[in-house]
Amino acid sequence: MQLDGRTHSLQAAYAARQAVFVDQPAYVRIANDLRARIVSGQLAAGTRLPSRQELAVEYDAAQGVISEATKLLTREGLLVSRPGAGMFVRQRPQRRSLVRSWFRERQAGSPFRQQMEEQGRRGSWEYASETLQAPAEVRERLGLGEPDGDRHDVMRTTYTFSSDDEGPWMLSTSWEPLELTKGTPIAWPEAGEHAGLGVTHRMAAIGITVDAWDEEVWARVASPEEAKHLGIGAGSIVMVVERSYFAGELAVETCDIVVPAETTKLVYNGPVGDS
Amino acid sequence: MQLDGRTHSLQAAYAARQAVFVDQPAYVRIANDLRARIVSGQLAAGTRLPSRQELAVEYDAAQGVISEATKLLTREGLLVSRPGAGMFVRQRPQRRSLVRSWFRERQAGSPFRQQMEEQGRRGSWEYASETLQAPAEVRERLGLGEPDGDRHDVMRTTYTFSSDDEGPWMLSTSWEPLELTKGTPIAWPEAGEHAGLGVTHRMAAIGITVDAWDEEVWARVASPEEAKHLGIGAGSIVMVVERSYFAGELAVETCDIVVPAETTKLVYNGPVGDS
DNA sequence: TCGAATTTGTGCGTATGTATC
DNA sequence: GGATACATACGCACAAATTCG
Repeated sequence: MQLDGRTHSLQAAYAARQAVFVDQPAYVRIANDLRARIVSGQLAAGTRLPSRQELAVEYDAAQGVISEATKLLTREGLLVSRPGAGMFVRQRPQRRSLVRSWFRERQAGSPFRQQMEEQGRRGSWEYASETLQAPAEVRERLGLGEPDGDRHDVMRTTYTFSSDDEGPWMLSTSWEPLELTKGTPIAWPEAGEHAGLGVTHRMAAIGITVDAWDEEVWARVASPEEAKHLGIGAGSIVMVVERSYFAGELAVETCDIVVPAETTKLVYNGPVGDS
Repeated sequence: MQLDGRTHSLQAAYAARQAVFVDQPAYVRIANDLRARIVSGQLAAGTRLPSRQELAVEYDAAQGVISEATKLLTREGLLVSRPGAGMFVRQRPQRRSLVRSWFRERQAGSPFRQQMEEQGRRGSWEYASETLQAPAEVRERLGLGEPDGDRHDVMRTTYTFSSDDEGPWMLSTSWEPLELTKGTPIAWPEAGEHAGLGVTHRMAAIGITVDAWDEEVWARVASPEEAKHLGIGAGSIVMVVERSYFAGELAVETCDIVVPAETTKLVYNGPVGDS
C-alpha cells in the first residue's frame, strides 16, 4: 500500500483495517441478531425489548455492550427507547414522501397521487424573519458580490413545519436578496397579502418570473439543535436539500431544507431526453 | 443525594458536578468544543489530536467519555482515527456531485459545467449479471404480477463503480423484467453490441422508447458489506436512490444506487411551472 | 398520594487485543 | 522489539424518568 500524501494514507489505511476485521465486535453481532429478530417480525412493532440487564444475561455480555448495540439500532430507526420505561420496537419507519418534482402523472396506484394528497393536508408551521448580512456560502449561492460594510443584504426566514398528528418534521432556512425585494410588498415573506404563497407567486407579484430551480441533496448527522427540534435522537441522520430558485440567470432565493432521513424520502421525476 | 459508605470521595465530587451540568452530557459538550476548534480552523485538516489519555486529562473526563465524543465527530466526518497512530482532523469532505437531472445549462461559473466534466472522466466498473425471481419489493416497483412457481423473471446486474484515482464510490443493483428482454440482443446488459450503453439506448434497440424516470432518495446507515465495498467506516451514512425508468406506464427497469453521503451530493434541477 | 422498584443514559476506572511508530 | 494509541469490553455506580402497588 502506497503512502504518499497525508490524506490518502489516512483513508487508505482506515479502509484496509476495516477489511482485515473479519470477525465483528460483540456489540455488532448482538445488534445483528436483534435486527434480524426485528425485521423478521419475531419482535413485532411496539413490543418492548428485554431490559438491558436481561439482555446482558441473555447474550452473556456487559451492559455497556448491550447499550452500544441498541444505540446502533436506534440510529437505524428500528428502536425507540424511553428512559425509565424501556426500549421498544419502532413502527415500520413508514416514510413520508416529499415530492420535489414531477412532470406528469403516473399510474393511479403509484405513490404520486397519495403523496400529493398527503402534502395537501396542511399542518402548522412557525417562522421567524430578519434581515442580516449574508454569510459567504449564501453569497455564493445567490451570486451576491462583496459585502458592503455591515449593510444587511438578505432576508432570512427560518421555518419549522409540523404535521397535525405528529411533531415537527421539517426545518428550513430561506434567504432572499434584499436588492430584489426591499421596499416591495413581499419583502417580508410571511406578512401582507402574499404571505405564505411560495417564492414563485411572491416574486411574480413584483414582476419577477421564476423559471428554474436547482436542488443539491446530501445527508449527514443531525446537529444537536436539529435533533432537538425534530424530535429525533442525537446522532440521527438528516437529509439536507439546498434549493435555489432562478429567474433566468438570477438567483432569487436559496433555501436549506432539513428532514429526518428515518421518516422521509425525496421524490423526483422527469422526462427522458429533455432539452 | 445519598452517599453510602462505599462511595469514594472522588465519585461523590463527580456526582455533584453532574447535577450542575444536566443540560448536556459531557461527551456532547466535549464534542461541541472539539468541533468548534476544527471548523474554526484552529485545528487544521491533517493535524493530529491529542491522544485519548491527554484529552481525558485536558477535559477532566474518563477515556470512555472522550471516546464517545470523538466517535460522534467521526460519524460527522470531521475526524479519522487510526489505531496505534492517533486521531486526525479530516480534510474538508469535498463532495462529488452526481448530476441526476438538468433541463438547461446554467451560468458558466456554476457547478454544472464542472460536474458534467467530472462525470465525463470515466473510471472503471465491475459488474455481475444473473437471472432470478424478483423479490416482492422489486415486483412492485416493476409492476410484475404474482410469481410463476420458481420461474426466473428478472435480470439482476450489480455494479461497482470506481474512479481512477480513488477507490469505489458507487454501488448499484439493476433489475430488468425478462418479459421484455428475454431472447433479445440486450438481455444481458453488459454483453453484446449494446453493452454498457445505458437503459435508454438498450431499450431503444428493441423498439422500446423510455420516456420518463422516477427517483426516490433517502439515507441510512451503511450495511457492513456496503461499508467494506465503499471503503468507508462502519456506521457511515449512505444515500440510496431508487430509480425507475418507464416507457409510458410500463416500468422497464428499476435500480438501487448507493453512494457514501460523506463524499457525494445529488444534483437535480428543472423548470418551474412545467406540466 | 407517595414511595419503592425498574430502566435507560451517562459516567468512572480498568484491562486486553491489535495496529502503528 | 518496545512504547504508544485506538477499539472494545468488563463491572460498577448514579441521576432522571417511568411504572406500579
